[in-house]
Amino acid sequence: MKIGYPCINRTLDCTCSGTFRLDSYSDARLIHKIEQNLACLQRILEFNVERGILFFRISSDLIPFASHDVNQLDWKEYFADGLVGIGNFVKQGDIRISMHPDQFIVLNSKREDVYRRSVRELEYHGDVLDSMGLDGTAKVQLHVGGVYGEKERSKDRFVERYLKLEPGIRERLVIENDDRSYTVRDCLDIHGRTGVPVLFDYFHHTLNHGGEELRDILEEVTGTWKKKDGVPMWDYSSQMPGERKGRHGEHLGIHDFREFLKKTKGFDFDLMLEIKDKEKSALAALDLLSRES
DNA sequence: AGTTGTCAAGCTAGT
DNA sequence: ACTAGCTTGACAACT
Repeated sequence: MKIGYPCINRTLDCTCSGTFRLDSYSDARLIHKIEQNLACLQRILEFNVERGILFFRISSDLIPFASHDVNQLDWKEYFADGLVGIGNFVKQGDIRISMHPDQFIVLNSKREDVYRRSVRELEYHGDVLDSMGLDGTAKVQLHVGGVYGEKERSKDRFVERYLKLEPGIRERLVIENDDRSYTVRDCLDIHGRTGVPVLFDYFHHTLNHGGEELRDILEEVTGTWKKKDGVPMWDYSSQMPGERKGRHGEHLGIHDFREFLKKTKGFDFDLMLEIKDKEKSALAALDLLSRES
């Protein structure tokens, strides 16, 4: 099992998701920002490897305005060496990588313009991982999207559009259950019609599920990942105590985490900790695992 | 140096 | 009707 955290390292004094305002766009500014982001990504990965953190989610802002019309720079070509360099470091260090397009990417949107932009943005995510030379185990995780008051039709629209994606991105895409709309069961249904692997989000599942037995549904989820997809990825987060339901916690709750490990014993997965304090929780989780095994 | 309004983009549910 | 929340606040103009 690999443990990871998303996008940001709070210990280091750099970010790999730096961006700027559209109003102040220039190619020079873009190039400068990408240089900073790539340099920081390298530092974060080194920090992680030194401490045994072998799973990391790369921010969608690595290349600012990547799929926006304003950006006409051939960044894949311009930064080819830097991207390959990071990819080599990832492979050497046996690091697992994921990306998670943000909430504006809605493949099943009823709006054609949103659908079109979403495809472009998905292709961008695939391009980053391709440019690093990573294999199909590096995944792009996405929620199913909007419901629009008619879930079955909205699922159908997801399936149709998924099947029309370029093979390159289709091989990286995985779908994730969310906290209010699409359950793991919905995702498994879509898997049955497309073959897309299902990324299990434990926290979302506790908030939004159909009452099925956890271990039964985990067996099904595990079966959606083929050898070429790698070990199943799962997301885990803690509830912010006292805050509204679904709000993410500041720290890893050790008691709850131990319970989670007990309930899921025997399953093989790589775990992304979606917790505000990032690498600190990842280190706490690794520490717990090493002491209990 | 610190504060604050705003940022490319969608959708849902709670108030 | 408005807004918080989402995988991650942070940029940039102001005082």
